[in-house]
Amino acid sequence: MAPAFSFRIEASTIITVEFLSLFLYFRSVLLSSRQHPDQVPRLSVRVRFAPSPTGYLHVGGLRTALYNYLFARKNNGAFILRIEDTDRTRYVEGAVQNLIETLNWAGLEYDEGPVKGGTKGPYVQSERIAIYQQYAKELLDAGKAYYAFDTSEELDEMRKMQEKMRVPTKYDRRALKLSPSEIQEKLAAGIPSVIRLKVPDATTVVFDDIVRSRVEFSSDQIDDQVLLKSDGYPTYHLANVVDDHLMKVSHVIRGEEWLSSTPKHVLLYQYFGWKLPVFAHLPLLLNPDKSKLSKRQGDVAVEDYRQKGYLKEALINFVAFLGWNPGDERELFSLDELVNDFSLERVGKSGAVFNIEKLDWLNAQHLRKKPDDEILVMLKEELQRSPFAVKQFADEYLLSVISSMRERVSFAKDFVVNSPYFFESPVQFDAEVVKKRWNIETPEQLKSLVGEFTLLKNPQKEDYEAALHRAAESLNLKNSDLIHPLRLAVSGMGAGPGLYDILYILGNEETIRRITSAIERIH
RNA sequence: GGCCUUAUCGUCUAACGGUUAGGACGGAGCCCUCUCAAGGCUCAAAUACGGGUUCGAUCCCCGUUAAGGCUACCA
Repeated sequence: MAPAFSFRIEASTIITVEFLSLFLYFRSVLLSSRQHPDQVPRLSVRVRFAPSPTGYLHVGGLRTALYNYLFARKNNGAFILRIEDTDRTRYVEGAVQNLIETLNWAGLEYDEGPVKGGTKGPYVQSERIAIYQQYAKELLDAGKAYYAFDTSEELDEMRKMQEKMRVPTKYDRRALKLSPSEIQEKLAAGIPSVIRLKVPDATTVVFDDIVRSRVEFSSDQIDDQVLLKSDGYPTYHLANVVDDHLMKVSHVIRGEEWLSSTPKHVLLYQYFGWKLPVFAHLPLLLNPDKSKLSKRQGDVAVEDYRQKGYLKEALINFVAFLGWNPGDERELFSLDELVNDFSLERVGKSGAVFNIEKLDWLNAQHLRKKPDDEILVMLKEELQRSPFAVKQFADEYLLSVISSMRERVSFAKDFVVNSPYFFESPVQFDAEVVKKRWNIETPEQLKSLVGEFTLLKNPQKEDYEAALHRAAESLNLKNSDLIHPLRLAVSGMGAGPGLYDILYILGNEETIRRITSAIERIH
């Protein structure tokens, strides 16, 4: 029985080993034949972040800007900022300035763009209207676009009908029936007109996307998009394609919400005879309920996070990991480290929920990594904003507060919020802690402790500790029986740095004063 | 409704046909300890479902379901 059993094991083992070696063989053949992408010479990389100035910078926008920035820096390319302000109805005064300011804060410096300039400017689309009109005209002349004179009421009605008949809502091309003379008449009469893209019938529009690989659309699904509006401004689609071409943008890295309109853009490139850029459509940032990240469900503006005291390092690190990872288990990255490790190939496909708890953790991590002098500056700013603004604290004092609280804060403001006792005598005493740590004998015990402290001259931490030990011994108490009430007396709370650290920072005089005061006030 | 996209712990994600499905945040517990943190250790927690292909599917294909995006003279 035993031999038969062992034989069976042996047989199956042999088979397994055989398949495994076969597998390994093919794998090695495959790997050796695979080309390294680095060896392929690449055209100069130029990318752009192209927000519309409708208010603040959205965190999703920050992520898009960041990926563009990282990709540019990684490949020694150019990072362009372009303002897409072709919708005059949505323009917000000061938004451009705000956008630039926020990008600067985040450390995403652009190479070409408004204010800074560049050889391919202007970088604000409203200053390029003539260019778009010229290209629209070119399409018109080539028969790739056509005039339409429909009013928005007419279009609404058309769409309503289509919905009722349950057919896809798209322009029915009624303007294509107009004769050249009719068109001339209407134009001459000054009837408002738009220029629409003439989408070919029954063809397939295909493009490759780094994130999503090949994507196909049937041209029958594509609407005859308006390219030039009746106010003479281009729509996003025209302006975007024209500018990307003129500005020699090599990679279009943008949010997934643009995926559906990409075939229109591809068509435009084809009509103009222009080389297609490489597309990379980024997964969307999501609310906790998985819908597209929106203002209704929390903060969405970068400046909101900035105001709440989030470090740019943390926000950048966090947002970088929403849709990308380095492939190993590192998680703490500086901007430079991200540049070094970033690749579009490692960008994921599925949307990512913006989860604030991890951002908080990252903030604590980045804050603790900062050198003392940087934290000192932040602490001073926090103090300016606090009720203690009127007081003056020596740098040396603040530095010792920092070293004692470093591991206990997530935000700079926590220094003030979590340990106000370093900046003023306890205003009140935590009732819970009083109940737990304070009893009828405590005042007398603390008084003898004060007796010990009074004897100290220029005490160090160890001196406080020794003094407390002596007091505890003479009172026949455990050290902790003194430590807890003392912390309460001196800080008003039950949590914080080591007691002797607190005493040392406060100084002997202040310590004694606080103990005496607490004895009178706690009952 | 139509088109497109997506689908691994609650969340961010790893594993690009062979793993006890790994890590992180958050949660629970233990250790450390004067408290609170930090740190260390441990635990719970996932391949949406159904079919194929394959010796073998988280991974490839098809379908279902679900979620999201787009469907403007907005971007």
